[in-house]
Amino acid sequence: MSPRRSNPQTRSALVDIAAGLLAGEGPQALSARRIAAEAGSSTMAVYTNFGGMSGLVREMVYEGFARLEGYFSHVAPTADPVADIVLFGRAYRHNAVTNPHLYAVMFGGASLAGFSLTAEDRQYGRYTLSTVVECATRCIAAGRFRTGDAELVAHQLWTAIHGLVTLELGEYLIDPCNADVVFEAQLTGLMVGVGDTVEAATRSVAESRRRLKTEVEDMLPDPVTDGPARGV
Amino acid sequence: MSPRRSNPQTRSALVDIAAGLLAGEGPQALSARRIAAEAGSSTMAVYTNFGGMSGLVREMVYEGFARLEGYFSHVAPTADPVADIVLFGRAYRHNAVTNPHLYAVMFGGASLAGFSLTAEDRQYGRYTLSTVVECATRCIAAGRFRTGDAELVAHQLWTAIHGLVTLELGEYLIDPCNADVVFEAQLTGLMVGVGDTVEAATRSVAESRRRLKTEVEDMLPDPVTDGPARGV
DNA sequence: GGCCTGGCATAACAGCGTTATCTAAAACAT
DNA sequence: ATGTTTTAGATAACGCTGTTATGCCAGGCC
Repeated sequence: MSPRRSNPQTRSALVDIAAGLLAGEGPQALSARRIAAEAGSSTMAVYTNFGGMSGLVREMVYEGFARLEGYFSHVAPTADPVADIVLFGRAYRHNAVTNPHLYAVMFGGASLAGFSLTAEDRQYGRYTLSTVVECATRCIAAGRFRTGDAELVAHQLWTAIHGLVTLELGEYLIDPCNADVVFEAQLTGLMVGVGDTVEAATRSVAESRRRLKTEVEDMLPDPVTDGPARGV
Repeated sequence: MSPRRSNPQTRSALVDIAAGLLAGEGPQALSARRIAAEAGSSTMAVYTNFGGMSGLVREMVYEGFARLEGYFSHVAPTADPVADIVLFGRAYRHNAVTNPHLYAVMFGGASLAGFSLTAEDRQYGRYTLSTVVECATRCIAAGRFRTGDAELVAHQLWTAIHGLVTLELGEYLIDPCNADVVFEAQLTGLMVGVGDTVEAATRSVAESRRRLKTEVEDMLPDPVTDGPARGV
């Protein structure tokens, strides 16, 4: 005796509208009433489909992680693993700058309508790092890194770039030490810090800058989520 | 023809109560009604004294910057400028971990009741860095750093440690790469990244760890703001 | 001592997330 | 095809939020 099923289009539409609102007008535009109004439904739709605003926000966070992973998946392994790992860093920043509000929610920046990340959410986020860890392993195997702990190296990169991106989005980085300047210096510094030579690191950082546009920036921002009829 | 003056004790009491609420119960406990109730006044007190919740939050942010500067002022210059600058990093993290919610507001992490930092607020925050820039200059003069741009070095340190602290407060850093592990590795890595040798950096990082407790942690958390009668 | 200004209490307003209630539509059983 | 069952989703209310209009009255000046 199966009951009435919820309209799957409603669910997708709600997420899309919410994501659009977050990206377009920021966190304060994200209200159940506003979303429902734009979807032409009532606020109850948010509760039947997601159990509340937190559930809807969580759905967006997961899509944000998927998007980041999408960017990461386009970083092709090459003979220069250091250029590869720096490109991961560039991809990370590109994702954050492209979806600033979503990024803030994903990594604890914005506290949205009482939403807070669960341990599972964080695990999902941390899992995205595994691609970087693998790349760090290749850097170590290639003798470019002094450190033997690939996971630790990945975490050093992650935390450092996350900090830069956070302050960049918070408009804390202005001339002469603007985000671009600090970012480039930091990338080289991080590579040298974990064992690469200044010359080799500089070359790899420059090489990764060349690869950024073709391998990451030109990628479709959303790798087509699996639902049908994503339009309103 | 001067009118009635506002009670200066009310103003201090409101800030103190708000700060206590933020530190003790987090951002969601910060409501005008709650603060007014605990102060034994009405919500209007918030408006006459601060023009709204944003003004009160801004007041707390400024006190947060003052507190950070207080910690920084206790880092004594020594013959090992690299140990000094690393100690600034430790002091920064100590301040953030001691006042996690306030820290989140200060650097754009939490969007509190529609509060957002102004350019002036950020300038205030950035100004705190000047002590670190000065220390970086000494490191360069001592021949420990390759880079010639002290301000850039300070920004690299700042962004990197800010990122670590943010993810630490967001509970993103768990074993085996917990916050302590990543922090120590990052400190050394950062020094090496800007030009120090691995051996010298390791020594200075260890030395700064020794100095942390006496020079920073034992400091009074609040250098007694100038208002009278801070108790409730 | 009276005046006048503005701090603060009261109460209302518009918004929020959430929940109780109810109708009606969808899916299965017959 | 009809009946039964179950829940999606509309409506409206509840308690909360920041904010504001109103009014009282305590205080500093003439």
